[in-house]
Amino acid sequence: MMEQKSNKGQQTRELLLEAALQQFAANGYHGTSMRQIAETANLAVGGIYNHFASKEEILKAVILQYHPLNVIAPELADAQGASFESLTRDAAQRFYAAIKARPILLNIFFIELVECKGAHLPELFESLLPRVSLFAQRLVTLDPRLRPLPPLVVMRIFLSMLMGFFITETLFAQIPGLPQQMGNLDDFVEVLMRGLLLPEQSGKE
Amino acid sequence: MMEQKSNKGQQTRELLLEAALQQFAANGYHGTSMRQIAETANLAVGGIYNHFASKEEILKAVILQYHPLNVIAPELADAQGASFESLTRDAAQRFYAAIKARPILLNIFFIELVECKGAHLPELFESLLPRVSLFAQRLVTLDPRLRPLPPLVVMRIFLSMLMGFFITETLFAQIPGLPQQMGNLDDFVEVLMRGLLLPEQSGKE
DNA sequence: CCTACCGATCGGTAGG
DNA sequence: CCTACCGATCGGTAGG
Repeated sequence: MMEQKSNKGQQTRELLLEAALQQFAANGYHGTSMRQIAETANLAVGGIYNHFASKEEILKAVILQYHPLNVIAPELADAQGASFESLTRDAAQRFYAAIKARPILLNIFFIELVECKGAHLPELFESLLPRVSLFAQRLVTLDPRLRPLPPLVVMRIFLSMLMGFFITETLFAQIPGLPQQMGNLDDFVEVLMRGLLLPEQSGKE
Repeated sequence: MMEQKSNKGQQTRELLLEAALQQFAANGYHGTSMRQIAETANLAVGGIYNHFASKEEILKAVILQYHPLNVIAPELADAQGASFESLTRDAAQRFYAAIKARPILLNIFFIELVECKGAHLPELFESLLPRVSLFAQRLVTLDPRLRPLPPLVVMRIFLSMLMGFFITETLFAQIPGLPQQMGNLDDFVEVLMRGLLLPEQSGKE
């Protein structure tokens, strides 16, 4: 009980962040009003300003907390696997599970690029890069058959493939009458892994 | 001279679309005002409504015309190559050139997903799917070593890889102090092609 | 195609 | 943390 000193304020702040996340993801930053955020959080407009100085500050907090790269980074750090294939598969699975659990996070990614012009990326990457580099290093040293690419390039291709999977999935979800089977994550991961490995030297030349 | 009958109106309309494209890409849909669009096009607010019924109609026209998938589709149709590798490389190069020429088109993609919730995708895909399917068919029938995936799945992986390349490039462009060499398109295309081909059967089993 | 205007809503605040 | 309000700006239109 005594431990919950400033808990109430923190709780309301978290509630506001969740409300803002929902609204921003649904309507974009400029498409969301402070009234909408307040309403979603069951607060009056004025109440918001006890927790955030401005609408922009809310967006900043939402992005630093909910940007998908920030959500995925710890998953990569936790990924397990003794071989290149098993580590890649586990990382991809964790990636998949994290986004599936909150698909709207992808919209935060887009909003940051368009409406913020990437203004928070430097701050975001400051904490991200070390963790991601570590994973890249782990991945790259696991297999001598890997193409001779810098670890961060391998990482970039890994991220591109998975981001592409989710973006195209979002795309296809909104289109009726598409052919049923449009591929699944395993197809992507197989292509990715095979592509990152050098072709076997089957002849002597 | 006589041929230019209704040309003036069409020219102003095009001018407005270009102005709207610039502003939407820079600030998002809700972040752009009719005044800004008018100003960029050197028009008064009221003048816009001689060409478009509403702000939403402008956005719709911008998306149907400038959505990157719509810009890339003809490039894929024009791509040449007698082998799987050469066709893939040519298509990727055309893709690359088209986006490089107008990187802001990517923002239209994002705006459509977030602020329009993909509302224009069905109409967009109606004209896109046949052309893209044709390319996918062409690609898939060129090489028996290809993984046994449906042509549209191959297409999806191709698109994912290239979209991922550009999105990560946009990402990295905004971050100072990144390692210099972060990979180029050729790396992506090599990984993509090798990944799409089945591994060589080097043993007898 | 422009000027001048409409009601509505915006982000934010004073005062309690 | 809410009520009631601020000036500014929004999308859109009437009238010419």
